[in-house]
Amino acid sequence: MMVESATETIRTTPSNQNGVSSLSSQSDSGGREGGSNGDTNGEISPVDLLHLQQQQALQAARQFLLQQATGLSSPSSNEVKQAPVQVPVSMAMMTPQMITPQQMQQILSPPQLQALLQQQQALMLQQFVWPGCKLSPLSLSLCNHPPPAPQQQLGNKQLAFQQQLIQMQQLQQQHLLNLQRQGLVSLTCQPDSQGRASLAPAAMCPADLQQLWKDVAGVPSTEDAMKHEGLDLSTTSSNSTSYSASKVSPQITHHSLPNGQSSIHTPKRDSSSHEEHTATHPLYGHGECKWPGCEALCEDMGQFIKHLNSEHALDDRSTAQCRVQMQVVQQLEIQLAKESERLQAMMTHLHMRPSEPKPFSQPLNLASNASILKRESDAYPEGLPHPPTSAAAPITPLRQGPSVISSSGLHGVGPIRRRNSDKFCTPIASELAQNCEFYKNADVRPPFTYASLIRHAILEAPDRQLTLNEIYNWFTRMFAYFRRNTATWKNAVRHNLSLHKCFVRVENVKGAVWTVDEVEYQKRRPPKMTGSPTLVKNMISGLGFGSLNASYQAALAESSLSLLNSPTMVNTSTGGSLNMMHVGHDDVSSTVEQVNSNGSCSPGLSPQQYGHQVHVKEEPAEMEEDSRPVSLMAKVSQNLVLPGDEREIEEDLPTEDLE
DNA sequence: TCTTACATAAACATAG
DNA sequence: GCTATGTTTATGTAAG
Repeated sequence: MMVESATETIRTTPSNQNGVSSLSSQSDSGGREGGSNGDTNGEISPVDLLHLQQQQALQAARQFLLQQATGLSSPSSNEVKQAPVQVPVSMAMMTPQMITPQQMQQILSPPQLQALLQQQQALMLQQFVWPGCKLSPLSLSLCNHPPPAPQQQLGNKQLAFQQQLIQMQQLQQQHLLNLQRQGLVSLTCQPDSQGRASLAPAAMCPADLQQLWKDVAGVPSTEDAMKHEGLDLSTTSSNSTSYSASKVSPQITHHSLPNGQSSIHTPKRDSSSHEEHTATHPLYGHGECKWPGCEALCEDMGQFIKHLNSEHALDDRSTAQCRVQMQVVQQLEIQLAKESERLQAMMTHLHMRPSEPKPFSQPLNLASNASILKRESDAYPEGLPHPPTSAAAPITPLRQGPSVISSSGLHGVGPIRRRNSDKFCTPIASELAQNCEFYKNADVRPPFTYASLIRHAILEAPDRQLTLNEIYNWFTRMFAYFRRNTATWKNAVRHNLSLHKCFVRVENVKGAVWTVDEVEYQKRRPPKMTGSPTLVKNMISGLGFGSLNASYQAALAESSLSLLNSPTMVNTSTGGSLNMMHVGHDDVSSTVEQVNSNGSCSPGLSPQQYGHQVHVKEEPAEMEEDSRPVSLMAKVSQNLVLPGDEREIEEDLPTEDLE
């Protein structure tokens, strides 16, 4: 993947960020002030939303133009203001529409992701306003939006929200660009009187972007006459997402220049030799140059390369274009973040409960994007200072969210007493997979229990068994945190191994090894649906929302896992219906492949299969599974559908008929 | 308030 | 005797 190879980073100027925040808040307030029909009945028509968003965009544009009038910033001045927060170029140049939260997490390291999202979160805190409602955030809760009673209604609303968001963004962008065209200037930030900088408040639609590029680049109009050979720009721009993806994102990474210089590029593309350019080029497609605002026709790649090197060499114009493009992309990201947060707030208000237990789940589109941000904000409650994100300070991965350890224990000064229960904890496999390097290098305690970590270590082993020393090594290898205080955590490991029945000691030829009895592990923490009326209630109310609250559904699924593993629960029919359900247990990904052919959910060999001496332990506070309520969860599970998670579900769910 | 899960500490036993 | 390993108990904390 191209973006993965991009290691360069751009620095986001603090003024830039502040400017965005400043302007965003201004634009929002201004937009809402202009809005006249905030719907207090809860029925917000798309027309109203669009209208208000347009006004908001207009207000923001006015602000922008006003600030532009105070003085234009040169590219150099923009470069001077460089901040320590670094975001990979590939990240910055990607439009939000083309990157999913998962991809974001894969591209960015947890600290980078955290820094990025903190920026967005800071912005969104100022944008926490219901679209079309001009009430202040404080009065948001008083706003009489419809109750969440009919679930189908809510589901439709959520869909409508997303559609409205897209429409609003497009309309807003068009309006803004129309204004910007009048005094066509670069989108670089402009410091205001308080030293903050202000940016163009909204992103632009592709068509407007194209026009802007032409203006900035000074592309002669004759070139316009040359194009459109079966490629109508208007039709191209009608698809904003694909257009953005193809035209906006990649160009910054390629500055293959005849003089051998490169501005910002991936090493892969850092070549002036044309031979390295294959038939595909991110800036070349459909026989024309995809450089923003260019669209020059090139018959073949060679001609295109020639054109690229001649017309888009490293000069002030190209540099300015890149810079503008950065700003454009940044604005798109900010805009998406704002709207996502707004959507999240709306869903929250509609009792979709994003503040419920927040296990990790596969994020889903807008809602999921917001949910990540939400988790981030939950980790640092309002009013509390966020932990430092500098490299020197321990950083918690983003997705830790509520499962992150208490701040008091971050430095290991004091014992970390508590972390979230496993059943609501981030799936350890995915967490570790994505934040592996983070935990290896950062002195941060993983938000998992010893038991889960031990289990993960064992299951990760090729033969699903580890000696105690190997478990030790795994801990120290995987987590920088466990490279100190060895006496403490090693004792804890031993304690857990002995205490929990799910860990089975097996006398092997090479000595004693520890294995995992997966059934016992699942039995360890049976769901307490009967004892959690809130969860049950929310579960019921959450039905039918599809991907609306992925975190919540993952929590549900997580809670159901033990039920599913219960002999009284699982049968063929239910297992089949549950194949569509995401199971977000803190599981190892390898567990998925470990479902035995005979249907056992035990990862790897069951202890009995080793044929050696097995020490059976008595689990403390042993819980019997025969009293678990199943009817409710059975119904719930049949209604839970999380797209894209079937594979994991299959892996995690026992297919064995355990009756 | 009670229960449960978890982390931590520590004592003790056993084997190499 | 030392160390690693394994077991058990006690205690405190957090959350439901």
